[in-house]
Amino acid sequence: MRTIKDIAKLADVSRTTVSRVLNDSGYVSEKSRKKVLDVIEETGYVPSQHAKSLRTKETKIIGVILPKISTDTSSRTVDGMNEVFGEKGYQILLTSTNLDKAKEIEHLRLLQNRQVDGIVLLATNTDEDLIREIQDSKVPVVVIGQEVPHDSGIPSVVFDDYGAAVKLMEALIGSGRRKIGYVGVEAADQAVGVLRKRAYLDVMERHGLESGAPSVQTGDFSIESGYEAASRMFSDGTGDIDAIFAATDRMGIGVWKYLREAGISVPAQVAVVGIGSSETSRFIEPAMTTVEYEFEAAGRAGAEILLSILNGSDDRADKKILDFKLVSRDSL
Amino acid sequence: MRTIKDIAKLADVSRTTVSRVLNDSGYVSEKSRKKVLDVIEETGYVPSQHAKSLRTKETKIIGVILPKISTDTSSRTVDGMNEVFGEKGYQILLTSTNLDKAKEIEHLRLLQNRQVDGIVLLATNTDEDLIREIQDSKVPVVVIGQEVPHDSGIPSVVFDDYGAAVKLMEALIGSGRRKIGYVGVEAADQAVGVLRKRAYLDVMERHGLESGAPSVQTGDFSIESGYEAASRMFSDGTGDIDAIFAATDRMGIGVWKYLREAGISVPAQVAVVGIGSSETSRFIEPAMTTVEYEFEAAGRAGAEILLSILNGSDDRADKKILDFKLVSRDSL
DNA sequence: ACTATATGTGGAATCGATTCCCTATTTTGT
DNA sequence: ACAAAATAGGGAATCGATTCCACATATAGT
Repeated sequence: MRTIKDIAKLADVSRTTVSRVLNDSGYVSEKSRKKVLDVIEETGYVPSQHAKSLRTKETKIIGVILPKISTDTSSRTVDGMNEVFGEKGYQILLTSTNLDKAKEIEHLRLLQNRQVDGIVLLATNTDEDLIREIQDSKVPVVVIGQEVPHDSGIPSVVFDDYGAAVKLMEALIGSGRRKIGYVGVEAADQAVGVLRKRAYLDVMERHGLESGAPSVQTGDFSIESGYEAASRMFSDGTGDIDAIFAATDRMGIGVWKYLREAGISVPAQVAVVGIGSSETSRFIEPAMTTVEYEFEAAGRAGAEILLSILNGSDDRADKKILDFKLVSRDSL
Repeated sequence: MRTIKDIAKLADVSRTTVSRVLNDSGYVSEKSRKKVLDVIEETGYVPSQHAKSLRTKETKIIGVILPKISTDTSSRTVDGMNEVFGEKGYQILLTSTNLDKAKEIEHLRLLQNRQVDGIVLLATNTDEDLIREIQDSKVPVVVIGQEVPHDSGIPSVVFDDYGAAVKLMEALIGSGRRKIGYVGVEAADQAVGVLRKRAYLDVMERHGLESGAPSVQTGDFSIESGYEAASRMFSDGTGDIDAIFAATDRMGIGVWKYLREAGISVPAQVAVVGIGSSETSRFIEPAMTTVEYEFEAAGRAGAEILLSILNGSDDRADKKILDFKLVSRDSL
């Protein structure tokens, strides 16, 4: 490994001058600059990030905390972030909590010890502990995917979950559906568990429709849980339902599968809609009506907010709400 | 930020002693050790990784190079690696080439400058330049997904692409298919582009079957390209084909879509098979026969090889071949 | 021609750890 | 009781950069 010292010697200047060339700072004559650049070119020298970070306290590394890497949501969001960060010379240090809530806090600490410049958290909850940990963080944190309390001062990027769910519900009702079931997730997840369900309940109420117990079920994001939820809805034999709104596409696919197997025709007897615009939702038959979230955009937005904080632009505590798009297909 | 100096002062010992406690090295009396540990506990002190890395040349960071993050293959493989690395206190620094071949080399260099302890490369090709760059690497590199030359000394993890494709072909022929078309990818990709195709050609030849030009098409991994490829096969009006073997599930789905739209019945008139066992392949109708690769296992295997190299176990140049599983469904 | 000011360069301290080497104190063996 | 070995701990160099400060030289202003 070559060091700045070697380069200085080869170019016959001092380490200071080499550093100046490297960082475009201070005064350097054209002659010296050229000599140094030539030597660097020749030797393929690259400065040590560690030595640099030790002095400057900058690592050019962003920590990213995901619930699980191999999901559409996570990986597409990371793709988006990577685009923005990569351009600015930042790299991504990845950690996954594997859906273990406690680990979110643990990883938040771990990353700070790594002295990352900033952290992006794809959150699955907004527990008080977590919020407090974020506020105590020495490095800036941006939350993606969950609504954080207004007064927390934590910048975030969210999708308009409530709006999307309302739109979907209105579409359902607009097509004449009245007995609409709902498959959601637990309430710890503010975005998916609370907001989407509230939209469902609100719209039902606004239209004077009943949303009784058997028609409101809870799953765990998996296809299987959607299947189970649907089977529970119909198990008491009533089957008094003409549409099912699944909080996520995957659960929606589970629902669809159940209906198929139960010989219930979609959408003639029961309509199915989801949220997420997954690839599979496009190819099942009938193709599922859903809402498209552009996760890449969320990643980009989160990255941009973080960068703007790092650059000291002080329009603090941004909250960016991303748009959605209704994708009308044949399941409704 | 507290430093080792502060801790030394507070515990009333020298920096040396604190470092000894931290690293469990040299002689330290119980008394001193306890004092130091107490102070560390009290202050919540954490040593700077940069200073440490600067001296020790160890970062506990593994660089991972992916063609694209948001694909099933990549994200599941990373999930697997993360499992193993996480356990040993390593973290993952992620980079994506966005399918730009030239960037594989660039990122290989970039990661070395970051002084990562090792690199895992999800390769899409085995060009000479790339192989050379890997061999020149100062840090150990493990390649996943592509066969590297035997004498290159580069450890790798691959799936039995040839075997899987043969098995699929035999199944096709076993069910009475004779006029089998093939949708592959370009030959730069050894695993997908060459091996799977060779298996196709070999099996065809072994059975004395003809594999003429219009029935062998090339796509680019996308669903659309599968669709196009199928349409080309049938465009000359002959349609003299009773099965299509797609080198990947996604292209297979494109093929399936074309057949559907063209009113060709699957599998009665034409069978379709793919490789990859994607989620969508399970839910289309008829569900697609495919081969399941356990990408998580590949990630774990790659991580383990890399760790064993880092730990100096010198059973060098491992090559691990992972098994596959035929998933028989209704498209055949 | 003679100060000001701008430009160019290097010496040396610094960042926060690890580690070699030396000295001092205990413990052990005989 | 005394030499040898084990234990304990500190001083200072080191890793590879950045950056403050001092000094030298060139250019401009009057």
